[in-house]
Amino acid sequence: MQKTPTSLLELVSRLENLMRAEFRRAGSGQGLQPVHIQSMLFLQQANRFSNTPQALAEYLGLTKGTVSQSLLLLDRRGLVERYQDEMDKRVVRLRLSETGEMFLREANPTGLWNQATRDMSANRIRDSVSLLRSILHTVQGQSGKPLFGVCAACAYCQKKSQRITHCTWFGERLSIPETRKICREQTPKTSALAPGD
Amino acid sequence: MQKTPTSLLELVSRLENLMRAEFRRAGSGQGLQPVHIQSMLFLQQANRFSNTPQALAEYLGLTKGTVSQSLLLLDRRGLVERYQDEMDKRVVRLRLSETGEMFLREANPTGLWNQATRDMSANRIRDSVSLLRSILHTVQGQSGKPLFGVCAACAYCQKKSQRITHCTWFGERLSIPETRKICREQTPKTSALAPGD
DNA sequence: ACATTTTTGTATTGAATCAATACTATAGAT
DNA sequence: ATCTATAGTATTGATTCAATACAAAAATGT
Repeated sequence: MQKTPTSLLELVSRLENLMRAEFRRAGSGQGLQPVHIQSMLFLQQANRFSNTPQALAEYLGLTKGTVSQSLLLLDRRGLVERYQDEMDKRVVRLRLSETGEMFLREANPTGLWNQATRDMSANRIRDSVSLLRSILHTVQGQSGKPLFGVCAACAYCQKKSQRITHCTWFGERLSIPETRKICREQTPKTSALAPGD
Repeated sequence: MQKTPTSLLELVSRLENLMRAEFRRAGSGQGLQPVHIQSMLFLQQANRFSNTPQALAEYLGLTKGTVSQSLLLLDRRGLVERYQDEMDKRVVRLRLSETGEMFLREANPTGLWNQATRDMSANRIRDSVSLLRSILHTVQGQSGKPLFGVCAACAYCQKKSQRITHCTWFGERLSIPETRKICREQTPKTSALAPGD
């Protein structure tokens, strides 16, 4: 029974192992570990509600203490900047520095993946994204973990007009580019769970 | 450009992080790390040409020395058995012990995943498997890494009759269950790369 | 047949991740 | 005001992991 779902996990797992090895290679010049590359890639994508140590820890599935150490290293190397939040002074905000951005461009840890997916049909990719997103939603829900996903696919992301979008969860306006970023509080639209995407 | 492929990587990465956390939970009772769970899951799936430390190292993307340490621990715990190959006495063969099988059944590290995929359409899963398999093939090819995949999808897997299958790479007969296992030398059939699977 | 090289795996050492625990500081609640 | 919850850091110790060196068997070459 259920041979296919297992082999899907197999593939996800194996692909991640390969990418992990690729991240190791990409970071070896700078003495960076795979987890550092993953952290930087997350910060590149995280929206302004999700660029904190806590969110990163939840995203990586690690404890906040562990992540704090990684961030210390990335900070010392000048790859990531940390600054205090104005409203809530317990909160630390994170962002990639110019150096960090440049490092990602040059080391290009996702280059191999991009190359491999370049020639795939956009439709097939969209279908797989839709399926994996559903699985992700279920797994996250069952494990009681926060969700993470792009704003554009979130139920709280309300398009008021052509150019104006609001997040009704945080009650703030979003710019167009922001709706493509990753949020820790994402709640998938019901349509995203249906076969038709 | 290419926002969708990246978000596919995003999903694969995030799913693996979640499963990694799940593996950590599953192994915590026995003091096992995620990598041990991953190793045992591989050994459960690996065919008789691929149940060696070297193959496991390639599969995990780690060095053979590192994997040797993990196997030492799994051996001491009685979860994995190591024995010498008869033909090539350099080679160590690996298999899950009864205890190992039982541990996987009880800790059930993939239970969360199976639950999440239970209600997904078989067609959508098959399509995603097909796509990820293509991506895997390309990534593996470009990084010069060995391939890994199930025999049934391998170009060297020749069905002679209803019940008789031969691997023309190793030149040996395969049993029906064996064709569902994972081989380090898998070479995808060209049809596996086409949209229709 | 014999030396050389390659392949497979192990042992050892040191660096780095990671969790656990304890701690500080701010926010929120009663 | 006090008490509790939340966000983050510091410290400690166990464990992974790579690098290097090593041993044994097989493959190769002359």
